[in-house]
Amino acid sequence: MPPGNQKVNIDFFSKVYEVTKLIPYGRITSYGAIALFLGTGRSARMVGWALNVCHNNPDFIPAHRVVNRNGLLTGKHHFGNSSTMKQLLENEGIIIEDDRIINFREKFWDPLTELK
DNA sequence: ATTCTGACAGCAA
DNA sequence: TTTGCTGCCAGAA
Repeated sequence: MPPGNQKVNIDFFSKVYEVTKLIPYGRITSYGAIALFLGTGRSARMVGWALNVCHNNPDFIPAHRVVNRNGLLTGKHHFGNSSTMKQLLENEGIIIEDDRIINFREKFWDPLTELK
């Protein structure tokens, strides 16, 4: 196959959902990590966009386990209540202070490493 | 077809 | 260290 880029955008959203659903309980990952795993690399924004419309997917998407690389809960506003995401994460053992995950590195789950 | 936007990430000041 | 600008890809208007 040529080094050129194939059309991976067809199931891009599905892939995002798939990977997101594979995130273990009590673990978290970042948009960039998922984007990197999908091969798009620098299209981390698309991961967020995909999760933004994750309501189209009938399955439950643990989008609360996906944060930005700073461990900041940037998408908390999309969970109805701003405290929903924080509560969900805290319920899974994630320590959050000022919308930021304290034990981010400890609970980080990299699909590239874990899923390979 | 063109333009704008977005739940990001990287790099420069 | 924090702040701000730029690049990135896909979808909506």
